Amino acid sequence: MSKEYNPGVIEAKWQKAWEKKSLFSADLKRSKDPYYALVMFPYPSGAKLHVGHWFAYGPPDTHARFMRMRGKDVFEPIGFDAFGLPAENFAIKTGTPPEASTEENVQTMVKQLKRMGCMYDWDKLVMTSRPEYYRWTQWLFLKMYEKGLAYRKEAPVNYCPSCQTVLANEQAQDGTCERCSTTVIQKPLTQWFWKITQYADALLEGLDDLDWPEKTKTMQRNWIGRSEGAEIHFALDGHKETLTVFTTRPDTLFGATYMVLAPEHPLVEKITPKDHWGAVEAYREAVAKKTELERTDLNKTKTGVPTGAHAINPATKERIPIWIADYVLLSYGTGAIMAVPAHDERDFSFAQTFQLPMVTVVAPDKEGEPTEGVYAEEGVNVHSGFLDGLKTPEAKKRMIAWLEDEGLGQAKTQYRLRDWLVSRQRYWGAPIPIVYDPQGKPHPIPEEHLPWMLPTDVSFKPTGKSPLTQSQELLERVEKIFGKGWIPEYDTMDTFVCSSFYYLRYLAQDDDERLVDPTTEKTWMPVDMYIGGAEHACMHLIYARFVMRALKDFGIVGHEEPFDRLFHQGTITNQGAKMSKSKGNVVSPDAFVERYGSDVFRMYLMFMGPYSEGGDWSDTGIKGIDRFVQRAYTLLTTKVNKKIVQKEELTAALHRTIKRVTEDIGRFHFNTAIAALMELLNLLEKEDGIALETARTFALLLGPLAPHLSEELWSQLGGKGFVMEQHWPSFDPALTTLSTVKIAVQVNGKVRAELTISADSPSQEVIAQAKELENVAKYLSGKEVVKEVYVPGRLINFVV
RNA sequence: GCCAUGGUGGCGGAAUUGGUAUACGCGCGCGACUCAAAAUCGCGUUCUCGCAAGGGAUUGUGGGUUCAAGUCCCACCCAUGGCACCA
Repeated sequence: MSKEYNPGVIEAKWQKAWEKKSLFSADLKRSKDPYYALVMFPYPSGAKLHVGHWFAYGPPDTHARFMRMRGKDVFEPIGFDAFGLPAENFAIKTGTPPEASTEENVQTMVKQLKRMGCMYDWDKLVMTSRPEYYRWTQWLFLKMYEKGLAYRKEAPVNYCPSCQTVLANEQAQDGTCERCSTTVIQKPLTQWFWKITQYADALLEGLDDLDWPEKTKTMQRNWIGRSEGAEIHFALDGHKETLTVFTTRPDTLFGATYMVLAPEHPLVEKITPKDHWGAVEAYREAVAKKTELERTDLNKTKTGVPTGAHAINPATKERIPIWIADYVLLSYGTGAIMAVPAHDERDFSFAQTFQLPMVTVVAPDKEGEPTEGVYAEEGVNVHSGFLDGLKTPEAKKRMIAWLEDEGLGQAKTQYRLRDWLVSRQRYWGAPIPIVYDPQGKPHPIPEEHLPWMLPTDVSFKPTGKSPLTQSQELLERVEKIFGKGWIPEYDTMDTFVCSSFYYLRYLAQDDDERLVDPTTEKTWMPVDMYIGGAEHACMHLIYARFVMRALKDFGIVGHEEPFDRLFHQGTITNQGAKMSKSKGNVVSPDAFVERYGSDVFRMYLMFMGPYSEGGDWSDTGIKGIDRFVQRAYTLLTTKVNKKIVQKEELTAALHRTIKRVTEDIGRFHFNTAIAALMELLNLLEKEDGIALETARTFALLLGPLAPHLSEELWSQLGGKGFVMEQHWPSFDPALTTLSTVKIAVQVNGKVRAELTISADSPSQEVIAQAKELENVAKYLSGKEVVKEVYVPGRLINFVV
């Protein structure tokens, strides 16, 4: 007779009990052994919690519970990254204010998240769209401004002339507006930037000490893109201005046969003679319609037009033509290049297209190897005057020295990283706390006026300007405080700003005085374990690191890096395809959770594969976990026998299981941790009865993986207190090894027999025994054994 | 085009990092229980030849190193993710 485990009733019962005891509420002021377990907080979308949410939040909770049972004071907060585009688009479509829809979505998601039964500390919840949060987003802006890290400059935005609205890259794919398919244009606007580039080197060097996936660190290194080279000034033929370029290959200067400016380069207007202006202007207009992604498509045919102007190559003194082409971007380097077609792929294909001259100045380092086409590697200089015969690194040094002597250039380190554009021409974000005096000069809004409230008297219909320009209230507020003729900044902030410091606000969620209390910050930061998707490897994770470093320099926090350890979960797919609304293959967890419970659903997601890989969803696979839960419940509630003396091999199996589960949860291999428990269960089921201690240990091992089931079993087995208050079971390493082992006997690498021996048998004896095995002797007879390989506990290999 | 990661049974996946490939689960087959079905339980299940004992093949493909390769090296094919023509 099996008693049935009813998750619907039992999970609700324990969730209530945990809440009543405030079991998961961390005392941030007092902690001996703090452990900050952080997950990337969700965006409160209108759709319900999907499988991806469960996968993002369930397994991290398992890890956090594991750490708690291992004695850590675990703080596991949750919140909402609540500003952003979807709520605003919803408002444009329906007229429902983003605030209302967002609050409603949060209510729903909180309810659903609670159903998961995670150890969230609900008292510390933050939501970035609430004034008590965004006053700190604004405070951060003021700090950046005060310290000279915020400035304004012109930058292009995607603009749809038909919808009269600024578009995100996502809304402007293929260069057309997602709503009306009109060609998107690049429109210049004066916007606010934060000087993240000032921290480029610090952000680069800081990576070395982080316990992050190597691939993420590599991505960040490439994103920052430090490269060393030189700036070279080219004289212009017939103009007094000079044209400065950056190059990583100053050694190839003798091979520079033309130059290319970004079409938007300010010098273009000055140097282009009248007879070329028509073509140049037409080309510029065409380029304005292209997104950066289109411009940077390597496969497309190179385009460009000559400006008609010329520069002088400072090494050869030759007159070389200046072109404009969209493969050169204004935002990188100086927005201009010297083209060395013989030694650069892109210059080569451009020169081929437009029949421009090529001069080989670097030869391969090996003799007799002919150079065909483009040679972009290092080598030895030829046709290069004073550089002839020098190897590339030496040639670089000599060229830089020469340029410096002649006043023609200097060594320069260039970064690919750009300053952070924080302005957004949107409604649903934190207003930038800046006002402009009647002369148009910006002034910071004094801190006493924070939170600088987002006005509500705007309609969401696009007008071609930032939505806040419609607000009468905002303008009146500014005039009342600052005087007639003053106007507010109408842009709001990038939501990445909100999420760049939320881990600090969890620690100070109700503090209106300070961003964070320095003592609490010192205790809890950096975050011990940060879990989230790999898609944030570059943007969010670099912004957060930058903000933390800046705050350290401002004296606000005591640490330089926010996240000590980072882990990326994989993706759950459906029949191999990423789940998405457009494909219509999104699996809703609700029906499964209702039927099987949170524990089974979470465990199934963990069982599908290694957490870092994700896995493919299957409707039927979940049954296996459900059976496991039912069987475990039945076994532990009906077959415990206090009088039983446990067999030695069962004790050994138990200790091996503890070892495996401990190691596997520690390295996020939840799938094999669960498999280990299944194996143990299979063993225990063969017994007539099981010892109470074994049953209790089993129940505790389930604690992180199936918290509700574990709690129910623990209490039925007479355990005191909650599972999360117990010590994680320990194992005796001596007991995890068996006294007798089965080894394989191979002849010439092929397994011919098995041999069961005592683990400490001397090798001579084992080999002798092995030779006598019938199926081994058969293969050895008449042959000479050349070699005997014995790997204790594993195998014997006879080579004949 | 570049970078990163990965290809193991019918399916999801495991394999202590060079040591018995296919753990665990799904599915499937046979059996028990049942009037019957579901659920549950037991046995089997990489492919192939064989009644069996046993043999042969097998970790995307082709080579190589080694007593021994899913694991290391070389070349190629395929899939997924990321991308910023970075001078």
